[in-house]
Amino acid sequence: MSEVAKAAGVSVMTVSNVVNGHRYVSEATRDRVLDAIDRLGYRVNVAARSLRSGSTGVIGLAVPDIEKPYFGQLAALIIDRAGALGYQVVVEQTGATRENELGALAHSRLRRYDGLILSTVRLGDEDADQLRSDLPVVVLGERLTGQGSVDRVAMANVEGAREATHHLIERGCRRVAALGAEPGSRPGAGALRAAGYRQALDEAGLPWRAELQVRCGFSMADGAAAVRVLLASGTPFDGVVCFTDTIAIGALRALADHGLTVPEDVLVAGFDDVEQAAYTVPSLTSVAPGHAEMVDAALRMLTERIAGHRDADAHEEFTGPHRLVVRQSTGGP
Amino acid sequence: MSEVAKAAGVSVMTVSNVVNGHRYVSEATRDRVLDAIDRLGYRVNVAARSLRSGSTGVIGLAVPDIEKPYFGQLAALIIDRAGALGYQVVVEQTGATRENELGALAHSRLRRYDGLILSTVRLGDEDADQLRSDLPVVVLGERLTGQGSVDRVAMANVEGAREATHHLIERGCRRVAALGAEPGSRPGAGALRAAGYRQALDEAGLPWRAELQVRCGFSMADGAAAVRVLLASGTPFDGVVCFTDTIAIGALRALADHGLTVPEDVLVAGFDDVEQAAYTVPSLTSVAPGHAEMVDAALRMLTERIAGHRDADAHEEFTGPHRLVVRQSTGGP
DNA sequence: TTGTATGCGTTATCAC
DNA sequence: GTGATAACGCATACAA
Repeated sequence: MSEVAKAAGVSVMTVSNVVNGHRYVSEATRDRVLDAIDRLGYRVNVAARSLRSGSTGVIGLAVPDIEKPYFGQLAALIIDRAGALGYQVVVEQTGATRENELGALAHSRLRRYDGLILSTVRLGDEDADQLRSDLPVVVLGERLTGQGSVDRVAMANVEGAREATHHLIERGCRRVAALGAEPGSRPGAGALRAAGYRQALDEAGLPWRAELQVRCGFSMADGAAAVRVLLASGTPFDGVVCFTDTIAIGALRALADHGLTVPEDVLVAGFDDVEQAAYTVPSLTSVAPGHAEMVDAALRMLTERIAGHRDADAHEEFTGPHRLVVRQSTGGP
Repeated sequence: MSEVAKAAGVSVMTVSNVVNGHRYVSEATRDRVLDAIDRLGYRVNVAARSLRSGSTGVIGLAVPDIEKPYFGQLAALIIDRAGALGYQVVVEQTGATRENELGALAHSRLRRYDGLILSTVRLGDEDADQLRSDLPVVVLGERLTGQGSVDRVAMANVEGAREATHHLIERGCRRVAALGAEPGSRPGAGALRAAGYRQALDEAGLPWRAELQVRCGFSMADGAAAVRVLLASGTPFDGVVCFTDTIAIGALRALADHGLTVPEDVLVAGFDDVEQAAYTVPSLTSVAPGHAEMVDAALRMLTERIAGHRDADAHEEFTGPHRLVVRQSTGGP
């Protein structure tokens, strides 16, 4: 920078002002400075700028696994929107372990990030105070605590699952299986969606049956395995509500392996409406959780907090606008 | 840091030495320092450290679109492996535009990154000198220039497509369509895979037919559209080689829509072996390009260059070990 | 409109 | 083993 200043015959401060578009700088000097910058190939040193300004222009995004379509889609959106706001995004993968989710918070305290978007699946009430860090955090996911102690963006898990299940029942299913409720754990997405499933059964006057609710992880392999378990158990079923689309994709695979046709023999619905859902064979009915709106809300909350425009004790909650997208797997077009 | 020093009754230098595990520090003082760090909740300021040390601990990853399964998988691997090496990863999405690919290089000159992994699809020979920046860069993708002017990690595009096509022919196909060759553009993955396709036809003594080669983008929608074009044209075909798995997934969708059964009526093969390929209905035969090996090679090259262990003028090229994975879509298990 | 002085938090160097 | 000092490159505050 000082070299540029020398070359342009001005002080470093003027160079800084030109670079940042600050202050009143005469047209002539600005041109001279810009020319010198160009000639010398000068680039600002972001480390120095960060040190001085106290902010990094980087936000962290912690997700379980960016390879999963749902999180990939989310990350793509966040990176784009954040970029438009002048932020770069560092992606951390937590592998859905509590340890790594806390680790993301710890890293953030390294002041590497101006803020953190944490897609949490394992953090519970006992970790809530960890979130009350000095650093702006927005949690993407389920309710951690009864009271809002953190800005949070969620989706309509209960309602979405309820509608999907209701839809299957409406289409004639009487024995609807549910795939994905996590083993006895804290109330994560799986448990909430399971609650919605049960609500729909209740409303329709159908009995809830333990043998129709299969606990499994959220991967395609898990979904396929769950269906195999179900089939092996001999429990009859005519519909399957999957708590994620990846589970559903695995389920479709396993059903096909066993010679069952969707939707003729069994109806299938998923959750998340990943891009893929429109391209499975048959295409997959799914609950669209309002990704874009969620991302926008999360970034708005985060940037407002970074800018200090928010009360430290007032926390906001946003729930995405969900919508059931009916496709072939439940007899749609 | 100075507060920690004061609290521990030592100098800041000693704190620094403790934090970095440097030098000889007596057991007693280290304990005292660590205790103070803990009590005061001190965290190093990475901005200051970067300013002082000249490195950021961050590498950039520029991909067309992280939402695409292939790149998502790649990113997940890179983030993991880079993390193990002590690097964080900033993901940039270029949207497969030349402008943004060059933009990633420009950003990197902001010295935000210690190095950059650039998954390039649009950069051509005329941009080669841009790559010869002061910053360590590894290109993931096709050959840019005749000579190696940059470290590069590629996959066996020609050979992989040749094997996939050969496999279809071996299974009895006589009219194999190819989906994905990009419109007349520079030699990217599409063109190379198209070359492999043609090689296999030649070797089998089958004629290459223009009407069987459909140019299209790499998305699921593109694949579906391409099949519709093919069917609408009335050109008979008994096999389809898709230049990416996403194209193949779209193709499966469109074939099903038209009442064609895979593999009974048509055989289908893809390229990339994304996780998804094992879960389509029918499951998808695909060319596995050796992702893990490619990622390891790229990170090795990059870290070596960052460490200065590489000759500025000697550039390395690595090609992943490919392998055809046969699944149901070509009559496999 | 432009320049000067100062300090952000760290670490390398060298002296003790 | 430990500490004092300088410097990394930039931007704020204020002076000119």
